[in-house]
Amino acid sequence: MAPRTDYAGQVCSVARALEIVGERWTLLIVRDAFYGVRRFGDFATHLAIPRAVLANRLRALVDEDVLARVPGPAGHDEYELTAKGTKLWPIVRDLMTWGDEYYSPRGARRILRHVLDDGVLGPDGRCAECGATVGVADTLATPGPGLDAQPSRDDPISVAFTQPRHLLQPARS
Amino acid sequence: MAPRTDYAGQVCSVARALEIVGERWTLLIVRDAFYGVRRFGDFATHLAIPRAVLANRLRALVDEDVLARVPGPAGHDEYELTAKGTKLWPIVRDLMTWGDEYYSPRGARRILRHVLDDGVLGPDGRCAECGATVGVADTLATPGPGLDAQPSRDDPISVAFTQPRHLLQPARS
DNA sequence: CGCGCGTGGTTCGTTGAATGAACTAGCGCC
DNA sequence: GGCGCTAGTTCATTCAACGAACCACGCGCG
Repeated sequence: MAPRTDYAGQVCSVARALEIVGERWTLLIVRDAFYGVRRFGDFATHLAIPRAVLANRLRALVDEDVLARVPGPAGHDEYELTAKGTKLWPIVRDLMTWGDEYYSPRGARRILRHVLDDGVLGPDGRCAECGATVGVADTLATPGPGLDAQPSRDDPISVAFTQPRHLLQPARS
Repeated sequence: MAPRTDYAGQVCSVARALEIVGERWTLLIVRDAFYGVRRFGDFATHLAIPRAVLANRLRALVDEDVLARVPGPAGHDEYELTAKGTKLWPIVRDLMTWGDEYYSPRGARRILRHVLDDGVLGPDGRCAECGATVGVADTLATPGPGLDAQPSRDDPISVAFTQPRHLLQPARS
C-alpha cells in the first residue's frame, strides 16, 4: 500500500479534520474560496494545480459539504463555501498569521480589517477599533507591507488579489 | 514530476505555512508534541506512522525550528516544541474545534480548561471563568463526552491520553 | 569482556497518488 | 452547422508513502 488519505486508528478530532482538509492543495482551495474564487478554471490557473487533482479535491469537498456546487450567473456551476466550510476560517487565518510571522520578512502580506469601521483585526479575530469578534463576512483583506505590489502572475485572480478584497464576495462579476 | 512538497508560485503566507506544516502527518506530530510526546518511538507507535516518514518529518521540523532536539533524561534525545512551534497551537486548536463540531457526534472529544481556575476555554481560547486568553502552557485537556473511555490501543501514550493532560508537560516521567 | 536488549533510526521493494500535457464533452451564440 | 469557451477526463510518468526488515548504538549484567 502507498499513501493513504486517512488516519485510521487516530481517535482525535484533529485527525478527523485533517482527513478532510489535510490533503495537499485542499486548504489552498478553501483559502481561495474565502477570497472569492468560485470557478473551476480560476482555481486551476491561480493555484497552478493539476486539473485532475483539482477535480478530485472539489468533489471531496462537495461530498463533505465544505463547498456547494451551485448554478452560477455565467451559465456554469460555481463552488461556494457552505456554513460548514465558512467555519474553517479560523484555521486559514491562523495559518496566515503564523506564515506572516515567520516567513514574511517584510511584514504581513495581508492586513485584515473590520469592514464596518476599518479597524485592524488581531490574531484572535477581534477588531482593534470596536473590540468585536469579526466574522469572515465582515472582513476586508488589504495588502500589507510584505506583499509585492506587482502580482507574480498575470491571471485575473492574481491581479485582483493585489487589491483589497471583501472576503466571501465573488472575485468576478 | 510527481508530488512536490512546496507550493511554488503562491505568494501567500498560507501557502508558506503549509509548506512547513501542511504535509501529511506533520500536524499530527505537532499535536502529539503539544500533548507531551517527545520520543521517536512514542510518536511512531502512537501515530502508527512509518518510521522513515517520521524521521523525515522530525528532521524537517527541527530544520525549521518548530521542534528542537534536546538531550532527554533517559539518555536519549527528545524532541520538544520551540517558541515558534508553540505558536502553532491556535491552528491545532481550531482544527480540533472544527473536527469536534462536525465529526464527533457525541460531542467534543476533549474539553480545554484553564489550569488556574478550571474554566472552560471557548473556541477563541478565552476562559469562561476569568475571561483571560489562556496560553497553551496554562491549558488542561480533559476528556469530553465524545471520547471513548477505553483507548483504542494499549500503548502507554494512547492510555495516557484518556486522562486529563496539562499541555506541553512530558507524557512520560 | 561478551551478550542481550531496548531505542533510534535507515534501507529497500512495492504501490498508489500527484503531475502535466493532451484530449473530450457540453453549451451558448452567431 | 461551426466556433470558442469552460469543465472536466485520460494517460504515461515520477516520486513519496508504506511497512517490514535490517542496522547501529548505549547500557546493564554476568
